[in-house]
Amino acid sequence: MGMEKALTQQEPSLTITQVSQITRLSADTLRYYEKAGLIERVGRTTGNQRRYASADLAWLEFLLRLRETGMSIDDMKRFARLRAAGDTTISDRIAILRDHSDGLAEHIRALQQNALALDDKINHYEQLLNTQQKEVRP
Amino acid sequence: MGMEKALTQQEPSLTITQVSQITRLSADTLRYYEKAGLIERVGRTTGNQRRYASADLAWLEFLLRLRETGMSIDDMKRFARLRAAGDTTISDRIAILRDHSDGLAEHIRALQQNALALDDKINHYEQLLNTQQKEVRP
DNA sequence: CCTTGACTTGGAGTGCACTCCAAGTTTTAG
DNA sequence: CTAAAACTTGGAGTGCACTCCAAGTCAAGG
Repeated sequence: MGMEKALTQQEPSLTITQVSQITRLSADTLRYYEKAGLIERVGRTTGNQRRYASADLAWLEFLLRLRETGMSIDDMKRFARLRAAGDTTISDRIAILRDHSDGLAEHIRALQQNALALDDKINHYEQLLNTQQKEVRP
Repeated sequence: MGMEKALTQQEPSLTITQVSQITRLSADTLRYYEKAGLIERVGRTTGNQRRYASADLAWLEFLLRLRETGMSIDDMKRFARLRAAGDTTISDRIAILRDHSDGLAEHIRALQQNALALDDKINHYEQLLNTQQKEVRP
């Protein structure tokens, strides 16, 4: 039962500025990502201007997630290379994502710890402030 | 009832290498932090070598928490300046910490969101992998 | 057709947070 | 006292992830 490609071949085709607005990545960053190999070369008009398809956008959004969770450009490159290499790399990709996910979980735990300690510090300062006020106006 | 200062005036006095080992900050970074004004000038031996007191260490550990939760050096500087300016700046310091804490909570929420999405992606890949294996060995 | 704004490229420049270096001085173990 | 290890300084260098630039080409509205 191979799925047919689509009913409408009308691909969205967004300009770099539009994609920039959607993803909050600057147009410069979008070009940089492409040059760096994070994105496969996106389609062009006859005049060589970029036109992004919805698949490009979805991939960008996934990259953004990786970036926001602290993955380096280099690691994203590795992942992108595997993706470009096709279906035989899926288990490698899973391995990378699992690894990243584990690190992320650990990172979140550490942040929560630090958040608690910070709030303690704030409480401590608040007590100090209280004491001060009593001393000034006894 | 003012507490007396201490019974033993024997301050710990750690070398830069010892503090480096304890804090996991390189000796270079410790000097950099001092130059940058994150740490007040620490005590020196007659020969001008740094000797850190336990108060210095406690402050460093607090800075580390700020750093690990994503505070910039510049913001840490601001905080350090307030601290150095004395007790009248406590409410300002509270304001900074509250702000930072709020941002941190938000950041943690975003990371958790992303972690969920990542795990979805992993599951998706695992299903793909399953499908592949069935196709190869039907 | 023409103008205005959007887009192209390669490459240089930026900001942050360190990190390294050279040349000299101090501390410490024996 | 001596040799080796640890420390000092000012300043230069690094790596990352963009960000900006110049000079030119292309697209879309009137």
